Amino acid sequence: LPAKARTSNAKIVAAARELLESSGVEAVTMAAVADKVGVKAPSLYKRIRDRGDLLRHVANEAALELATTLDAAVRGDDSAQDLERIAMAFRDWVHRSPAAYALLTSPVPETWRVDPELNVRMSAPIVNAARELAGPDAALDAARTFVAFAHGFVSLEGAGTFRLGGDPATAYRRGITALVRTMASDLD
Amino acid sequence: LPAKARTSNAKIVAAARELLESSGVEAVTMAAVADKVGVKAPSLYKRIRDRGDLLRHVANEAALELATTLDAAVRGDDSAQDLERIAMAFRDWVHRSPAAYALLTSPVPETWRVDPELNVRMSAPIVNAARELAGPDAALDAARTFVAFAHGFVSLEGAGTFRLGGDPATAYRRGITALVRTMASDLD
DNA sequence: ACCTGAACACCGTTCAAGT
DNA sequence: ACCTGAACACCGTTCAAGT
Repeated sequence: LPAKARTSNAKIVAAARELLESSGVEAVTMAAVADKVGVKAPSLYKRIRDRGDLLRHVANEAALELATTLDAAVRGDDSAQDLERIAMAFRDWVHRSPAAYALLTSPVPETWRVDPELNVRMSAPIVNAARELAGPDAALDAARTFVAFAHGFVSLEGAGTFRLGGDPATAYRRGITALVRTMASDLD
Repeated sequence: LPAKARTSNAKIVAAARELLESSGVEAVTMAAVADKVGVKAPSLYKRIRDRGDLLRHVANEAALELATTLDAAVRGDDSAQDLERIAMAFRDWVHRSPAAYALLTSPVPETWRVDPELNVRMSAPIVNAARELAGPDAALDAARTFVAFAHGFVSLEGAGTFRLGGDPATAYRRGITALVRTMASDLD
């Protein structure tokens, strides 16, 4: 009568994320996830509240990964270059996990939103570098502008709205460079 | 045996858009839309292919409206000020139709995508002003940067990811001003 | 303790039958 | 010509019954 667990929270979330990235959100179905972990759909409800909760877990996992990636991009020697490195690492990560990023940034009912602490961890390296570069007073606005541009660029890129021609990679780099230059001059 | 039409394509799209804005995408249900126009769900299929097609029509309508709004914001006297006016008109429109804007910019299967011509009309006023301000060579990159920032800002704002404190309106205006200044200096 | 089949509600879509 | 009820497939979710 013991009945050992045949799956785990981690496996379920991993399965959901694979489905998300390979076939889109609408493919992360309770039945499909259950199947991937070798169980039937109703069993999932022993570990998660509902489908929204499952997607929130996936978003949280992705957010943690992204935060770690951005952190790893800073060297601490030159804040301007750190910001450019963060920007590139950011775009690379989004290219690797486009569906997860879309999920992470899609407007979602309050209950399913990603852990606020993770939002802080994601923006921390940017805010830190911005503070060094633009001073404490301008740091917040500068970081916000940086994030807005980077997010806007990659999400338009991902939505395929960017068919104006030209190379997106250099357009991105140029935009970031211009922004960083502006942030630095705010200090004067 | 004539059987006059009890509804119309325009009424159906309008009903869908109202539902979208008042209750979110998941509330624009075939049954709910049909009910709003005084008909049963199966009748909708006489006019639209499927739900995706209906949402595409809504997105097209919204895109046309947004394009018109941006057009109305340009005065033609000063390209830098025109860009700032466009930016403000853009944010105001998004605040008025947040769900339609999210729909408009959400990554969607090829078949449901908004009319490419409307994408051109939406970006035209921006590209024109950018050309005047930054010169023909830099215009495209400048417009792209402008759009990326504006889109990124309003969508982060809409997703509630911007809880860093401070006033979003002035942060937005500052960011736009800085961008426009950079665009102008590209000319040198 | 964990799992499952059966059942229910809800939604998109089709189609034969009505006028 | 346009409309509808009935039916089907699909999906999320619950729950009683199995081990």
